[in-house]
Amino acid sequence: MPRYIAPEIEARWQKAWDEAGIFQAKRTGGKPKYYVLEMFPYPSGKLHMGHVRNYTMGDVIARYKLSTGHNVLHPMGFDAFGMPAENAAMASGGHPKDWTYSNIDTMVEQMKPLGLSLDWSRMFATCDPEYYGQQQALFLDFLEKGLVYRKNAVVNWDPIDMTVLANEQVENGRGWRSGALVERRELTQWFFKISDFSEELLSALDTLENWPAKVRLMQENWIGKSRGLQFSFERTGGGAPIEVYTTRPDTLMGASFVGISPDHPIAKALEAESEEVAAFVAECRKGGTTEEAIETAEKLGYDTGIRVKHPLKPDWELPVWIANFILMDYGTGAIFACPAHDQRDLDFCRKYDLPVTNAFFALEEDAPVATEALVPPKSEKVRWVDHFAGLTEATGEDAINATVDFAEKAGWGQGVTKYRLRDWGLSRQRYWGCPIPVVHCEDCGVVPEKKENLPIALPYDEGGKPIDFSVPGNPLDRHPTWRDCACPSCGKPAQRETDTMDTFVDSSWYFARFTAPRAETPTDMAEAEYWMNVDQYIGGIEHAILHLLYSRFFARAMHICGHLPEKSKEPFDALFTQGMVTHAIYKTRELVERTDSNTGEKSTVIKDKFHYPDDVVQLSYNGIDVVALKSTFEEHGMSVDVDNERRAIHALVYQNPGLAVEVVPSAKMSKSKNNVVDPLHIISSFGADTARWFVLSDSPPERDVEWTASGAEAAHKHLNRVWNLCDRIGEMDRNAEGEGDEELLREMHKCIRDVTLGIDSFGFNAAIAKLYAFTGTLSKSKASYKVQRQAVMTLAQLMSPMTPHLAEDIWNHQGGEGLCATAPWPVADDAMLVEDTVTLPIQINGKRRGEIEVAKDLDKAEVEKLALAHEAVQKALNGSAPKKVIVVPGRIVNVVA
RNA sequence: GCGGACGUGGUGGAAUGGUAGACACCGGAGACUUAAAAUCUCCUGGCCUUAUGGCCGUGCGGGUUCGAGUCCCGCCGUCCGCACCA
Repeated sequence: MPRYIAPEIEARWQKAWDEAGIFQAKRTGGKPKYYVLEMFPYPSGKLHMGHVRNYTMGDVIARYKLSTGHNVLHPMGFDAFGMPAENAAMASGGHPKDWTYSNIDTMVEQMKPLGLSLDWSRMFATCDPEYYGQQQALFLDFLEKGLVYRKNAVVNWDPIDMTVLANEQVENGRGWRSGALVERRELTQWFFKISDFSEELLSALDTLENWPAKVRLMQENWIGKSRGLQFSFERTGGGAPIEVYTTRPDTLMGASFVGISPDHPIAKALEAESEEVAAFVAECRKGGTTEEAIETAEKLGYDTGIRVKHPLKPDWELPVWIANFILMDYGTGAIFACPAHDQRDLDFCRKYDLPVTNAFFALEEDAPVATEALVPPKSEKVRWVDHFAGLTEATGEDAINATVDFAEKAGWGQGVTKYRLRDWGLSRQRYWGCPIPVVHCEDCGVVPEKKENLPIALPYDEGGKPIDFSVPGNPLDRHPTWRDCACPSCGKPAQRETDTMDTFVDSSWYFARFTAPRAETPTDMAEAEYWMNVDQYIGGIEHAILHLLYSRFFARAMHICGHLPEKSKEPFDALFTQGMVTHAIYKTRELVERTDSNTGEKSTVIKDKFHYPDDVVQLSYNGIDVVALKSTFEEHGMSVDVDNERRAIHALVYQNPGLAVEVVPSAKMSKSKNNVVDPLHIISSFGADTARWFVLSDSPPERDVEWTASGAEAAHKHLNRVWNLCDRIGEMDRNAEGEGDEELLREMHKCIRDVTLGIDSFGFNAAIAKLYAFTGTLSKSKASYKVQRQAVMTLAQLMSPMTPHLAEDIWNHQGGEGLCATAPWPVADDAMLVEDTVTLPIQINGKRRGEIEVAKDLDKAEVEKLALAHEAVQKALNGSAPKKVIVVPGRIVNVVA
């Protein structure tokens, strides 16, 4: 009997699929199309289990759709620009381009053995000039339509590396690489006008029925729509009024001061006049704009000396303060503070000794606010103190509406809607990104590059010399010749923009490019019309906001510029966010001697020591689990392979807790924790099918799955059993009569139904459970050869989306026609799903007490009669009549005694 | 602080309001074997019971229902997202 040797059969079938070209997306007539896409990877050069799970899920869908008669588009590419390539160049020399392309080669080599049904002919990387050149064309189109603009913006500036940092690159107020204190700096930057689409991006979320509710909610919160009142404070000493925005206009009678952002025009004017203000504003700008920096920052204020009049009581004067917690790019950059009903305003007022006045009280309470602001839910009724709109008792919500109406009628304010979503700053002072295709001309200003000059390619070297990435700053900026060019407008010598685009730009339209990856324009409308939208998009929840929101914006912008059809304004019809692959962490503790770098003092500290899964062994006897180090066996001259010696170590470790290994289950795989499982290792020892089967089998796809060695082995054993089963059936007597043909066929049709339903609904783990069960049924069956052969071939087909190589091999072994991968998906025969008889559980008062076997279509009255005659029911009723009998046909009988 | 999700055996998890624990891991017993590995068979939520059977059981407390893991309300816990957003 031949053995199941996965690497052998896997290579064979991959070659067969490749030669048949069955995964190349074609627009053949008469078939519906299906576009399945997994979020493309960053080419780190190392495939990990998370990739395997992500791509396997997409592959299950793609292969299933292929066999249900679709033209399938299932492409793959690389999100290849970005900092890691430059960091690698800085750390160990070399060139980002070489590093990236070599990693791409490596990753393709690592992905191919997985047997994914990808159309490799469409592959591209975002760092290909053919791709980013088209991205530059898009940028120019956007510019023409007013979807991109330049403005000054406050950014995180790393003074050592001399670059802008993304918020997530700032750690504790310091640059993540240089360790320098990050400054807030104002720079001229390019922005996409995503905020123009705030309302549309928000309201269209309702149409995304096949997106996880969680993602839609996260986007909704991110866009952050709010309704409030905008109005002005007149200054007592003249000058432009100060415009403020508030969502709680109803608290105006509790106003204490007017606050403006350090970046507000008034603050800037003062800054120019006064050194004291300049110093204060500089202090405010120190420290990052990150969450962490903000949270720990103390409230700072500066009294400008300016006074304004309360809009309702002209003799009530309020001071104007500059406050560090007010953001320039939200609302108007100025607020009125109501400390009684806002905690940060209260903190500020207590610090600077400003008045605190309640605008309202809780219904049963009249103590004025002391150290905690009174902020009841907006739906709760409160009691107002002398409210100008005539309110006595009302909810916050009603009060806000009444106040807005009042202000609008009186003419001093206006109800407005604001969004938290800000425009998307795309400029990066980096080398390894898509150059922004504009030219700075002394005479003409900022001029878009001509499309025929695209791509504006990155220079590989500096006039024959390698670019030095170890020098801080942007290599493009200091390149001797690259910047020089002719002004596209007047032809005079001019200089190129040296900023490159945020890498999120690259991934905001790649899905559209896949429909025509070699087109001379960003897209080919006929192809886009056919293949778009992405029917199923699969990726990590970490992209719930930025990538997906940016892509939704890009799709709209591309539609406006004629690069995508109307229907693609929402480019992803269905989204699935898959969980991570985790692995237990094994750790012990050890004492480590440490020398303080400042004082030179020595001390002993306890440190975690992490062990590789291969270095530990789980021992479990009589329900007591113990994890021991293999080295413990060696130290005692014992062997892991001998049962008695395993027991001995089990007892030893149990009695000496110091020898025990602590297990932290379900932790994210991480190099530093020594708990990474390398897919390549699994594939070479067990085969890709085992890895694919396992990552789908144990947990629902949206949840994390924990990789366990025993689980992986079990998956492999199962595939082995299926292989042996196929072999056994192949050796059966062709004419043998059997028993239970009909039962086996019924089970087979049930399995077809359940697995199909499972795949359709992303219930891969449940589908696999059904396949396990059916394999068990088949292996015990004594049915005829003909029926067993049909059953095993159907089993192969049902498994083929998950374990395509094994399925193909079984198909071939049983003499199946053509390739299993392209054979039509089996269809469950309804007639075979209907059971003649059915077992009905009988409940008495909702508790199961027995069961009866009845004909499937027996009418209710008959079923009731049979149920009442049941022994347990008779006993429970004890002669009296039942209060009620519920018969759910085909389901259950419940007798209320 | 705001918003959301989740909570089922030793473990991962099944279950259109209708027999809770499918399927798998771990564990136990047995077969085969000189022995081990591999493979195969059976058992495996808890308690009581020889068996039959009975009682309890889906984080906790209430509610709706003939019937609740599932729906509603209130707690507790875990995880995630957002956050000086006026």
